[in-house]
Amino acid sequence: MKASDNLFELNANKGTEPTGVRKKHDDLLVSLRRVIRAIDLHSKQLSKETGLTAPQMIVLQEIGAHDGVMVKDLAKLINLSSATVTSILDRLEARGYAVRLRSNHDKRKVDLHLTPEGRAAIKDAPTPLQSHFIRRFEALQEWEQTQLLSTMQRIAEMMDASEIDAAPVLDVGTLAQHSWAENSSR
Amino acid sequence: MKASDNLFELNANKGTEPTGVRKKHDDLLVSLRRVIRAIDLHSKQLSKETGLTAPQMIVLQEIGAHDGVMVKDLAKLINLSSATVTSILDRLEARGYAVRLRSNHDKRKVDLHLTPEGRAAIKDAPTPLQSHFIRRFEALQEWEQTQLLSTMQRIAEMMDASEIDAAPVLDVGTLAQHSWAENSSR
DNA sequence: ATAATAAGATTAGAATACGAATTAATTGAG
DNA sequence: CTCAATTAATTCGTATTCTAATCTTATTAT
Repeated sequence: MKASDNLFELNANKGTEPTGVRKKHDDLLVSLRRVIRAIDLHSKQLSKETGLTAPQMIVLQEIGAHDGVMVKDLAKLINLSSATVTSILDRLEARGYAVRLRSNHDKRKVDLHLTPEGRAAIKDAPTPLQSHFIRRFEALQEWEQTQLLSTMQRIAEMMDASEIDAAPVLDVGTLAQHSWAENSSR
Repeated sequence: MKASDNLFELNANKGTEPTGVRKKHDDLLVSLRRVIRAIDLHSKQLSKETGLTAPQMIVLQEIGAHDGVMVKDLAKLINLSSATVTSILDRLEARGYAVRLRSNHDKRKVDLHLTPEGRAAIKDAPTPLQSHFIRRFEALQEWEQTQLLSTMQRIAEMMDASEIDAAPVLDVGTLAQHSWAENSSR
C-alpha cells in the first residue's frame, strides 16, 4: 500500500490550511483524481488498440441497446450534454460506425442507428475499464464488490448538484432515498 | 408527460450483455463517470465564480506549498503530465498568478513561483470539491468518512496500471477484519 | 394566419488531458 | 574535447467536455 503513496506525501497541505489539519476530503479528491486519470489513460490506450475511445464505445453500445434513440435522450442516458454527444457522433459517423437519420414526424429530431460495422465493433469490444482492474475486482468477495459499488454510488449521489442543496442541516437519511435503486445491503 | 420521464426505466437494465446479467463493474463505471462529471461541472462553475478552474487552483496551491518547484516535479505531485501542466501554467502566468523562472544552474529547468496575486487567490479560494459535498461528507461519522476514503484509495490502487497483476495479492486485510459497520483504526 | 415561444441539434469557444515530436541544455563516452 | 544520449520544457495534434449562441422545426397564443 505504500508503493504509490510516497508521491502524495509531499502533498500535505502546507500553506493553505492554517491549522495544519489534513482534511479527509482532500485525500478523497486526490484518490478521485487518480482514478479519473487511470480511466482516461485507459481510454486512450483503448483508442490505440481498437480505434475507439471509451466514450465512443459507450455511445455505440447505448445506440445498440436503444436503436433509433434521439440525441437528447442518448445524452441523458449516458449522463453527458447533447453537445458532447454530437461531437462524439461526428467521429463515429465519419468512421462509419453509426448513422444519423432525421426523424420523419419531427424533423428537429435525429434518430441514431448502428451500421453493421458499428455492431461488429461493439461485439468484440473490451469493456471500457482496465481488464486488470476487472480481474482484481471480480476476484473480490461478493460482499466486497457490493460494498465498493455502493460506496461509489453514495459518493456520486453526495456530489450530484441537483440535490436539496439548500438544506441547512444535513440528514443523511434523506439523501439515501432519492434516485437510486437499492439492491445493496449497506 | 415529458419525454424524459421514462428515461430512467430504460436505463435500468440494457441489452449489452447477451445473458442479461448486469455486471457490477459496469455499474461501478457508471457511478465513476457520474462522479467525474460532477467534479468537472463544479470546476466549470468555480471558474465562472472565481476565475479559476479546479486544476488551476490545484496547481497554484501546489506551487504555494513548494515554492520554486520545477514543472516535472509539480506534474508528478499532482498526477498530471508535463504537457498538461504547461498549458495550465500558460493561463496562470498570463493572468499574473504565477511566474516561470529559468533556473540558473540548469537552464532546462523552470522554477515556479506565485505572485502576490496568486498567493491571494489561493488564500480565499474554496476547495475544488463541491461545498455541498463537503458539508455532507463532514456530517458523516468519522468511521464513515474513513470508509469512503479508503474505498476510493483502494479503487485507485486497483486501477493503477503500474503494479501489473503478477501478484494478485489483495491486501484485503484492512477491510476484511472489521465488518462493514465497524469502526476502523488507521 | 401570423407572431412568439419552445425544443432538438449543432456550432463556437474554452479548458483539460494525453502522447509524440521538438528544442534547448547537460552529461557521458571515447 | 567532441558527439551521442539523456533530460526538461514546450509545441502539436487529437479527443472530451462544458455553456452559450445559433439554426431549424414545431407548437401555442393572439
